[in-house]
Amino acid sequence: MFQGEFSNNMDEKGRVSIPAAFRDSLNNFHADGKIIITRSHNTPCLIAYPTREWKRLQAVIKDMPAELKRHFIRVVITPSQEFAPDRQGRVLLAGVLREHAALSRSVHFAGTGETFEIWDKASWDKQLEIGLAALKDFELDM
Amino acid sequence: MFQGEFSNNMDEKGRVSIPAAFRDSLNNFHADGKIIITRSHNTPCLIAYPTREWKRLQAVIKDMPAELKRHFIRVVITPSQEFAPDRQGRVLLAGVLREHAALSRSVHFAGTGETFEIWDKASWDKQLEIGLAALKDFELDM
DNA sequence: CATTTGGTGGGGAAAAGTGGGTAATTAGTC
DNA sequence: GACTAATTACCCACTTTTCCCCACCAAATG
Repeated sequence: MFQGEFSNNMDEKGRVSIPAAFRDSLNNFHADGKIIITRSHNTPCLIAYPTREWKRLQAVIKDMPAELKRHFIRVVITPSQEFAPDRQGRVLLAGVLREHAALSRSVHFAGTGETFEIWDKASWDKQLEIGLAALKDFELDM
Repeated sequence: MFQGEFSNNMDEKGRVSIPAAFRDSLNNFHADGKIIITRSHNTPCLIAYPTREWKRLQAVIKDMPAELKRHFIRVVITPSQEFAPDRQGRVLLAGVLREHAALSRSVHFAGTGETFEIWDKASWDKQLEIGLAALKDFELDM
């Protein structure tokens, strides 16, 4: 389970620490410590999948109609990178990925349950504001 | 059941005691002692859910139409933090949450039945005044 | 008035994050 | 194919934050 928000700094070399809470989730619960990071196909952020979830995604894509499948492969499968964070818990993201999410110094990690998202802090803040505005008048009945 | 109002102070380190009355409710009545604290989506306060209620909320959100769901995930699910209060009954709230509720020193806890809210005392007072004004001319027939 | 319970402050140990240095690998060029 | 340059991986060290525990004070209880 990936839950919570964390901001870490990317250093000169392009390395960012994966929040410890997420690293723990990657190591427990039948996970193997590895993550696959790739583009979000419809959001200016990256998505990190533990191995099992990544396999699920691949299966889903595999069953898509031919053209859609091709697009997904190009956009999502191809740029994906597998990581085992180094001893300090950091990863070095490839240029393509950094650019897609427009990552600068302050990198924001957002847990979403089975996966987590990686945002540039500024983009995240903007996105969040949009969310808050959209929910402003929404009444939640429970 | 969470009822009553309590004000506690947040210390230099950002810790606040959960009122003992609420902690008791968290431990009795088939609860497991844990709370999940997150943003209120339309109010400048935080909401604390015992595990069971949190699951209910997750289920509700899961069944929402795609766009609404996405917003709720960003605003409510992602920033959520799970706590088992320490031996002194305190929790350390993440910055994101503290900011959303604009928490300063005096923190106000308000029981609302199945959950409870966490307010900055000043915001709470203001909100209460608005409530009183709105009900000023309302006659309650029973 | 004594005793318990709840809230608050602070200290110390551990963990997380960050920066930098060096070795190893890769890539590029002659 | 060998040499050089650049990139990447690995390791060490420092700083900051977080967590856990102890101790005190104040209020409530009997």
